[in-house]
Amino acid sequence: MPELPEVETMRRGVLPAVGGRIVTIEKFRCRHRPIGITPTIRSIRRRAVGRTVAAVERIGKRVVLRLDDGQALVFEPRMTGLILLDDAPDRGHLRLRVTLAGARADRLLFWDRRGLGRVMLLTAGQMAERFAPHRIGPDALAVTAAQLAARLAASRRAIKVALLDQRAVAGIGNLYASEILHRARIHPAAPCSDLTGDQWRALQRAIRTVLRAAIRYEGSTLSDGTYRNALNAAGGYQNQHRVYDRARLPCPDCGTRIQRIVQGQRSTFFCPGCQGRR
DNA sequence: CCCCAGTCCTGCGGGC
DNA sequence: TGCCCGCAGGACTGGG
Repeated sequence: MPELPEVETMRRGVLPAVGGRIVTIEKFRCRHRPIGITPTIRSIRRRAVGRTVAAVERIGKRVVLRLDDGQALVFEPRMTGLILLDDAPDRGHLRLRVTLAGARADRLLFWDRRGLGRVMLLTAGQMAERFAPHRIGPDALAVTAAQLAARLAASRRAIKVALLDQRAVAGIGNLYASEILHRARIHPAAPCSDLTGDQWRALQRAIRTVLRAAIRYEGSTLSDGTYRNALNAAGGYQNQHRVYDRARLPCPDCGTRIQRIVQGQRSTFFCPGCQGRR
């Protein structure tokens, strides 16, 4: 479930190995039957080998290696993808190995148990199209209350569902949406069109506070243990969760039992005590 | 445009 | 005890 904090942790893990020095892509290797690697590995080699990494960025829930010619190598972990510098948890789910020359770590691995993740080499034009403003909203760490309201206040969708819409705001997924709404004291089923100016401001502050704290803890590693940082270490924010996956447990703030509901085929957790409808 | 359901994919945990 | 079903949800697509 990598969301913004986990993906930002991956980016920061890759940065010291790659950033600030001239790193040249030397080799790509992937499994015999590549899953989620586009275009073909052969075409990626032809276009990217010998290029230099100009920047390591994050776009929503993706890590992007910008190359010196405007191309970009985009890592999209989705559910179980990891970007690692040393060793992968196992060889069977290793999807791609990028060999680097001049880097502190000489290789960058993409590992993905379920294979829903993607690695893409995109041209500058493809990047501009895929990440055009109408397809991906402002980054969750930078979004303002006014931007949230402008993009969502006309919608009658439930606020929890809207927070997952990457066109509205980029980086929030199912886990942090519940945590954010709890901190903002907003009911997850409240229609966007019902939120007041104060609530949009509270929501913006909660987004920033929760995501920054989660980054500080290097993300959430759930009980399945999948998520790891670039050095294969678990995150620590799972111990700070106040509502996510805590159905029937007492709310840490008011003691009311946390409730689980389903919205848009996804679990939502909230505290009926703290998060009244208005 | 808005919104929902289905798809991809694997590991696991609950239930019988 | 062992097996099987269904759930986990990020990004995208197609249909109403």
